Amino acid sequence: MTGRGRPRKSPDTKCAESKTRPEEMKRVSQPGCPEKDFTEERQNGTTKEQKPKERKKANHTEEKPSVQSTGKDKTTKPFTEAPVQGTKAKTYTGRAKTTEQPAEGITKTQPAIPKDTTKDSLKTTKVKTRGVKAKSPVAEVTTNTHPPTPKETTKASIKTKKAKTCTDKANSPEEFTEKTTKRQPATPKDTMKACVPQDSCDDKAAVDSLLRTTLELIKIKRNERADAAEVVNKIINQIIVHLKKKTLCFKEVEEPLRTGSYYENLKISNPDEFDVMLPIPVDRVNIEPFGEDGAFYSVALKRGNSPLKTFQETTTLSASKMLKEFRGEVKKSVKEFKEWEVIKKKKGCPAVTLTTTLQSITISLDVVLCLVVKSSWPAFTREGLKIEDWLGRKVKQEHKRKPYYLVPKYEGRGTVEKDGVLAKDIWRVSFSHIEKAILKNHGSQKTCCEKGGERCCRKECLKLLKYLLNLLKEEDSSFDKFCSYHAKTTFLHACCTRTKDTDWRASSLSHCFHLLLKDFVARLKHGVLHNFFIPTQNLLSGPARTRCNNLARRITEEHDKGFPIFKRHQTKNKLGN
DNA sequence: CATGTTCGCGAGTGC
DNA sequence: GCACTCGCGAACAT
Repeated sequence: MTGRGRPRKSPDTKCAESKTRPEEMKRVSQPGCPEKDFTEERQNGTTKEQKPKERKKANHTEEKPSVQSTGKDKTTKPFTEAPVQGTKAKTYTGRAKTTEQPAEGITKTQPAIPKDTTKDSLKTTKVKTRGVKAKSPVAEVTTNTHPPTPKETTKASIKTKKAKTCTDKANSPEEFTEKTTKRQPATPKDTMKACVPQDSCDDKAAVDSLLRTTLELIKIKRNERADAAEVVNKIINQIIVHLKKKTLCFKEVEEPLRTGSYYENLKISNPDEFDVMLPIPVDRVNIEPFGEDGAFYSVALKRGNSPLKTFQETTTLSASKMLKEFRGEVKKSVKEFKEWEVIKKKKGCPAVTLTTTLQSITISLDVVLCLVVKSSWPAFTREGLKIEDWLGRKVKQEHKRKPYYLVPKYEGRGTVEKDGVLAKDIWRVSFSHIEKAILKNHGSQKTCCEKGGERCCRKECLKLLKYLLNLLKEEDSSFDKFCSYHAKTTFLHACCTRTKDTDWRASSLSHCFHLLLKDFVARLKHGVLHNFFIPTQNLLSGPARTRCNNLARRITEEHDKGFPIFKRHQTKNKLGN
């Protein structure tokens, strides 16, 4: 049977992924920090298509046949059903979604946000019957709103509900929650100052309540998830079928690795970002570090006749050429799917981003070309992934036996040359599959969060941190260099510091979140956040120190005042829709 | 808090 | 080697 459980069993081979990482991470090194690491892995999905089962719609749902006219601004392409992918494509009888969806205002804009999750599976669509969605129109209206993304500046105005901001936090001794201060060895030392909301005794309860209602707010709605998964899986399937049947260079593509927050169950607010890595196997490669942080490499194919030889220039495999060809094939494969638009290429970005609009929400799908390397990880990873104390030595070994991935990504100007190699032709290592595996199996005890085990609040803490970061980014564009990968990396290090499941009791949410924020703030103040897998790479070498300090200050402020930003957005959400 | 749904995903099976 | 089915867990929903 499936064993879900202890996964810690065999390594899976698939996996690969490439998500985009933080935007630019630069290098710096300082191995000093204590960090922990974790890895994740992803697996591939099977492609299968499902047959149309019909999704029934619930009560009155009217079906709308394919078209959804709701177009929204963005791409408006109606979703006509495009031809399904060849084979089995299911025909998918229409899913009638409930149409309505007023446009609610918020279309999520999320320009700068780094992507995170997004992945989807290609299975094709089974038609899902998502009966649910149809709920009564009325209800729908309200529910649909996508709350979360607040776009605008929220700043002030909003009526905060009673906000009890205690202004004087004055005395809060250290953290309120202090009780358990767990050990945090390596943790950065600086802490937020007063930690925690202040004083009033009830504050703690109030904060706890606020955090929980916030979590409710940012959770992905089941029907939205179903709708998004359906369109995303369909297009991914289409792309893979095309690559396998119509191309030479990419026909060996393996199962897609669905990575990123959506597939890690960490996506917040809307199911609008999917990351899928398409792994191309390479037999043997020689990799040479490009730069000093150990994250980027030039890649050379060894003997053999791989179809990828076409992209090999003198001695190295040209990432830019290969990506260009890949992009062209992706474009061809989605040509018939008028509802999807291929976004213009962004410099140094390894993804071909496709977007579509579903019920006024823009869904973006990052399709990332990657090479799967089934040999030992680069030497720069030696000091990384320090999960022994958290997940165990054995788990670590299993992860390190899995392949690693290389994605066509560079930083800065593509024309910079080092040792005869242009920056645009280098590759960055990716361990998204390990990140995913770790997040899915994040307990020190095998039973953490499982049926017989105790629930922890690790994921909740990370979701809150991501949400807080998103909100702060929305109100201050100078924070656009910070992304969810910074939050995730900080979280992984935190897990390696506070290793026990009892350090993350579900009932201690506010305290655990407090400690996580403290960690994040300390790293921002130091300007050092090591890549979890490659400690020599500093993910904060990009953003200027001032910005790091400003963000640290804003976070501390929110924390000390009891997260007024969360309150504002809750209120807004309530009225808004 | 228990029960029900659906997606994601691994594993098993048949061809 | 596939393509497909089956069953379970996570997370949402009632």
